[in-house]
Order: sequence, then C-alpha cells, then structure tokens
Amino acid sequence: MRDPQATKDSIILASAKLFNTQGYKATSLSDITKETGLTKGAIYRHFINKEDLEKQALQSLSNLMFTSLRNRIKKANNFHDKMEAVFGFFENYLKSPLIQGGCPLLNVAIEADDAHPVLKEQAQQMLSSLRSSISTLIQNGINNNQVKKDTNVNFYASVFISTLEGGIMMSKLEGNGTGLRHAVTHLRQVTQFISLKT
Amino acid sequence: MRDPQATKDSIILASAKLFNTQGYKATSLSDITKETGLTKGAIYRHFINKEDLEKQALQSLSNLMFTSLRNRIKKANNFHDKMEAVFGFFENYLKSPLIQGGCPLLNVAIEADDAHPVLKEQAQQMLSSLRSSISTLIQNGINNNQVKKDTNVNFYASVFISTLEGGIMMSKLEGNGTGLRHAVTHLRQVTQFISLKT
DNA sequence: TTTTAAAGATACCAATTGGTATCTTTGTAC
DNA sequence: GTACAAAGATACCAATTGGTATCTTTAAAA
Repeated sequence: MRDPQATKDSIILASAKLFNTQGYKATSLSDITKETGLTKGAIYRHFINKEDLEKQALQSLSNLMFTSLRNRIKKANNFHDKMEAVFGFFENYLKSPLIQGGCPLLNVAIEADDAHPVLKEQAQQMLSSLRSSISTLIQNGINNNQVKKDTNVNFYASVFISTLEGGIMMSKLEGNGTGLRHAVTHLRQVTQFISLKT
Repeated sequence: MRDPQATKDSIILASAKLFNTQGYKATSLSDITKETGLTKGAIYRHFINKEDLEKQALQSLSNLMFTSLRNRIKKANNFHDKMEAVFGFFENYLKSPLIQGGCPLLNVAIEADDAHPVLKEQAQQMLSSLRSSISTLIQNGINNNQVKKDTNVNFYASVFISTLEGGIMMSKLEGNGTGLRHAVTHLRQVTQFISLKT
C-alpha cells in the first residue's frame, strides 16, 4: 500500500494547487498537511525544506503548463490553428483549468520578482519557454508562407504574451471572461494582420 | 514635535512600499516597525489591525496611482497625446516609480484574487477606475473627431489595460524594459489604427 | 505650573511558523 | 517468520506571527 513516489507526487500536486491559489509564502506547512492528509514528518522525508517543495511544485506546474500547451499546438497544423490553440490554452485557465488559481507563470512572477530569487529564476525560465514556443510558432508560419516575411518574431511573441497574461489578470479579478475574451479577440485581429492572405 | 497625522501617513507610506514589493500577507508587523522606526504600540494606535492597515495602504497606493495618471492625461490635449500620457505613466513604473514594486493594481490583483476578499474588492475598484479613465479618454476622442466613430470603447480600454499590465509583469520579471516597450509600441499602432486621419 | 488626554514605548500573550529528533509502522529480502 | 531499512506519525523546539495591556512621554489647555 505504500508507494513513496506516489506520495511525493501527491504532495507536489496538492502543494502546487495551494501555492498557485494562496501564494507560496502565504501557504504554510500545516495547510499542506491538511490538504494531503499527511504529517509534517512525512513531508520532510521527501523534501529538505519548504523552499525545496516550492521549487519542485513550481517545476511541476511548469511541466503541466508546457506539456499541455505544446500538445495543443502540435495538434494544429497551420499558423492560424496553432494560434487558436494558444488562445484556447489561456482560455482554459478560466473554464476548466489544469490547476486552480490562474496562470502559474503570472502568479509566481508577481510574487517572486522583488523577494524570492529562486522562484524568480524559475519564473524567468518559464517566460523564456513561453516566448520561445510562440516565437517558433510565428517563425514556422513565416517559413511556411503563412506569415508575412518581415514580421518581427520576438516583438509579436512579446505582445501576445503580455496581452494574454494581462487578460488573465483582469478576468480572474473581475470573475468573468470578458477581459481575456477581449484580449483574445484583439490578438485574433493581430494574427490576421501578420498573416499572409491565402 | 508630535504630529499624529504625519506619523499615520508615514506608517501608511512605509507599509504601502513594503506591501507593494513583498506582498501584503508576506509583510509582517515587525517589517513595518523596522521600516518606520516606530513600535507596534504606536502602529496599533492608528490602525485597528493589520487588515485595516493593508486597506488604507492600498487605498493610498490607489490614490497615488490615479492622481498621477489623471494629471498626466489632463496635461495632454488631444487623443494621441493623452494615450502617450498613459503609456508614459506605465513606463514610469520601471524608470522612476512613485512606489517600488511595480503596479499596485497588478500586484494586489494577483495576491488577492483567490484569498483576500477585502483587498480583492479594492482591486476591482481600481481596475474599474483605470478602465473608466481610458474609456472616457477614447470616448472623448470619438466626440472630438479624433477617433473612429465605430470604435468599441470598452473593448479597446480592456485591450490597452491587459497589454500594459502584462508588459509590466514581463519587464519586472526580466529586469529590463523590453516587454513593456514592445507592449507600448504595439499599442501605439493600435492607437493609430483607431485614430481618424487628420 | 499643573493637569490631562492622547501618542508612543515596553512587555507581554496565545497561536502559528518552519524545522527536527524520535518513535512506530510498513513492505521486502532473506 | 525474522531482520531491516525506509516511510510516515508523534512530539517536540525556538522563533515569529498578530494582537493587547499597561506604562511613560509629550504637548497643549487650564
């Protein structure tokens, strides 16, 4: 009945959920013991300290996020549909999220940027990954004659990310999908604008 | 030598700075005593509890933010320049901020959305104020024949906000102005797009 | 100059924090 | 079936948390 790897995974999953909703610093060990049904002794057998757990939980959130995003992108087979996959991925944060609490990147970026250097570095890597995913998506669009050749790849990747993340913030705060929906509607027009007519 | 209102203001200012950089929950009373040089006894004479201080500090941040924004907008006297005033206001969060720690709205929105209902409501009011400021700015542009008549005011206000806030997040995380600069460059194009040629 | 009420400092409180030492339980190899 | 090492539970620890009761200081009114 005992499966140490499974319990470790369950600790990571439960704490990731708590960290993503309540925040990292604001989530206590006792919150995690309540959520997992385990004791502190069990938790500290798998993680050297709380920061270690925070790191691994965030890494898990990052993996969850990017495997889902890449899967969605992979399924589509042209620039337009791949962009729709990205939009759908972000809209999913509100509808039926992989994890509660909104976008893990946005959450950790805001909490860690002035305080927590370890999480901040992880957040920077997540942002790099996201930018790289969208950049290659646009670049492939150029290579396949679906996107205008003079399109500034990094510039538009940056614009897509900032607009989507800001939209997530607005929608979570207001408790409705309007902010993100407007963001996506706008980015559809941007996508159209940089697309080559077929 | 004793000026209770001045000490209250100094407590609000100091704790606002701490809240905006470290977070509300993550900032302890002892952090605030260190920053102010006052004791807990002095602080609790002016505020009934920590939440009361959090509320008033956030209100102060909100006032600071919106008086500065409205002043900038007021100084400009056409749609294009007023939009530039908004952009300049957000760029100021990185260059020489009124308050350390980035945008108070973004920070409190992320921290409060799933946990702290009091701060969340204040954050919602701040977002409403910001949306209203930008909406009237666009609406005035329409009324003065500087913006296309069929422009969806609320839609574009939403797009401006989400892109700017997302840009702030990226720039703060990456420690450079690129994310926000790209956001502003893009929004300049959007501004151009909804503007009437003169 | 004395009185007085407010402002601020000191000293405490119970509860909670992250963390550890030690105990018991479990599954497995022999 | 027994031994043994790993997994998890229990019981503790000092430090810190938000908060309060009480003391001292200040400034101004009388």
